[in-house]
Amino acid sequence: MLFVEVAIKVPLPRTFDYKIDEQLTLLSDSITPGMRVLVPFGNQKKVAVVLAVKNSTEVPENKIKTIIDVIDQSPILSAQHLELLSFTARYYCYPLGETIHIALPSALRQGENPDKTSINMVTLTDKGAKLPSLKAKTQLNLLKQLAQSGKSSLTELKALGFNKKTIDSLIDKELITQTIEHDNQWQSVAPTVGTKPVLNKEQAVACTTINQSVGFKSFLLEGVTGSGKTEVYLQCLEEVLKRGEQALVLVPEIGLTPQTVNRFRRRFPDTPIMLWHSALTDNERLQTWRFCEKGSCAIVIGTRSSIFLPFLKLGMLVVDEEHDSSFKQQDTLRYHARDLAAYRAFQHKIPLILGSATPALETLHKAINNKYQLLSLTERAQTATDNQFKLLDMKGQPDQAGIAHASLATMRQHLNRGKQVMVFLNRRGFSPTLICHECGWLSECNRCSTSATFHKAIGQMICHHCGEQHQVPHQCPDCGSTQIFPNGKGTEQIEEFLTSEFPDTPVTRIDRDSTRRKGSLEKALDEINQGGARILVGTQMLAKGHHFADVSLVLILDVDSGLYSCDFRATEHLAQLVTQVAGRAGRSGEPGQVQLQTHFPEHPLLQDLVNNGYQDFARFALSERDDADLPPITNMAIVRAQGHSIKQVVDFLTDLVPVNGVSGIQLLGPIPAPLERVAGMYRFQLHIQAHDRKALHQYLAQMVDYLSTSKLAQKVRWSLDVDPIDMI
DNA sequence: AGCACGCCGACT
DNA sequence: GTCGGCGTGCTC
Repeated sequence: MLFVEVAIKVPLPRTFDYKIDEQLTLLSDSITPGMRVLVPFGNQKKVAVVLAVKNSTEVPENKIKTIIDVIDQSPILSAQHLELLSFTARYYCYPLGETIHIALPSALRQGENPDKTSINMVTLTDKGAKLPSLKAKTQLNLLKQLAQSGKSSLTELKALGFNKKTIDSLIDKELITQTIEHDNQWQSVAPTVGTKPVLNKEQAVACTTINQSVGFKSFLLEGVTGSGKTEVYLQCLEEVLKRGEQALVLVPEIGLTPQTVNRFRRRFPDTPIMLWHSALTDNERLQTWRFCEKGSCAIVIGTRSSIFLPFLKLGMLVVDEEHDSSFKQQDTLRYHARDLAAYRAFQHKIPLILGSATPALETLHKAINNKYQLLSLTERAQTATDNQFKLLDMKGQPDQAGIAHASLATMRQHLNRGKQVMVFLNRRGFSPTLICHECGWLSECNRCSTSATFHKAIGQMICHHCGEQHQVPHQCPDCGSTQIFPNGKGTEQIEEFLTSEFPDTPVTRIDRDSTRRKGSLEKALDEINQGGARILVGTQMLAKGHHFADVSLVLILDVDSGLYSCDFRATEHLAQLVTQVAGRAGRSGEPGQVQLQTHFPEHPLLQDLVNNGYQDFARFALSERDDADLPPITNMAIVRAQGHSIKQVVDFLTDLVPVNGVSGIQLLGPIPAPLERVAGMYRFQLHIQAHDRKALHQYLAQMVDYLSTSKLAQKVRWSLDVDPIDMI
């Protein structure tokens, strides 16, 4: 009698055993791990993935059921890939069946044939390749895009802001064609290399070191903005392609810009390069998955979830902007793609490159302890001098809309010299609250313990945590007074103020509100680079990845909120943000100026950051973490719980505290979450820390096991976050 | 998570 | 008499 152990998508921390029927015995020696089978589960049928085939089972005869059908002729998950997913499930204490479900493209989850997919690709015709002059600007842009990329999928073009109408009219003019591409048209990997710049000494050292490494090795490429990290990736990738191997390049969510992709495609024109991001259709996901698996795709540039793609012969992993928080999934399976990348590199015995101008303290800590090899790029390619930082003491400073008069004067100087100025404030909306002048009422979200943000342009109050919207009140709901005013500043208000302060200077705002429409971010960035906009106002979105050659002054308005926060990582994130924002200035030859408005100019971390740069700051901040016994010096996990009553939630967490036996574990809590109430639910958390990672995982495994039997656990919604990156 | 079973309240 | 509310328990 033969049995199989399978994983099923159910939120249970265990696997299930089934019998293989006599009639399927003929097939049974062809059943191998990684294949999908159809099984009865409760009173429903489910797709399951075979983990092991075995001769015996612990499950009593009266409980065991028989497999209905074998779906695959060959495994859809290799043994190595199953091992990656099972490691992920163990590490993040998440059910294996659910983990596999999250990793697989949806077609494969549902038991569909992996080869049954097609995809809409758009290419230039010969007529279109000549780039004829067209009246319609968007149509011409689409042709230019295709000339760059060679071919693009329909969804890729839509993501770039082109609509169906544009595509259809170009098809009518016979300038482009649409083809259905089936995934059995494998291409061989044959790299041709486009023109490439000469490396500077540091880049050359980095490339040589990486290219000469054998087996598993992690590198931290710590390179200041503009020092040419991408060029190092490209030249290392070239060696990988020459060996006929594949590579995965992980980028942050907003890093997947056409410029980045085009740069890779220009360098390796005949190499199949595919993209992976959230906007792909199910078919495109399946196709990319299969191309990777068959070795038909050489390079994938992808966001977080591309870490789960299967590869035939993976030769290198790159994580660009490795400090970026979008690599950590913040719900369900809370994995960190950068950390899983390290595991995959170890599995495949290949190099991993982590690149950043502002490495996460976790990564830096490993580099300092020689777990990762540190490679530094300190020379900026285009600028001779570094940017000049200035701390502007706001104590006693007159200001308007949160901008000091001294800052306005500096802005004027730069604008008069014909330069662009960037004003950075990490808070969107007009003002974070409305306040009643008579009774002191503050606008709050009904469902969260936070304020409702005033959005003047659309006349709405919006909670930035649960998204609830309502009309702006004309009167105070408490005392009926009409004396209600905006309290605090957001980007919308800064934009309004600067527009009136500099009436002849065009102001552009970039934040999630102004770029909600597809393609509008690209449009705004274009306008900035064409020089149309002179003053740029924005949030984080301005900080990441975009190059603004003509910006000579960066003004950072609210530095202080990052200095004193309950999240111990706040200063790290502030320093990364300041450094990244600063990197946007002065890239066209002369040094830029970065002015930080603060009430605490003497703060030691600020002083260190401004005088000695991020590299120095980070090492100082690490020593502070060491003193306070915080990550990355210690290992951490958080149990979060939410429920309708405080008692239920607190009881649930209190009950976890005495889970027995593992020494070297420190527990803190239950403590109220930083936002105690969100969307009407009360939130508390329990912090678990251990110096020894093994001890932490031993404890967590026991805890999760206990939770599956706990009655209190059924009354609340709980989740476990291993290596959390924020406390919310 | 689903889904069934089960034991109490307001309906034709 | 029965339809249906969601508390409890199980899934190889």
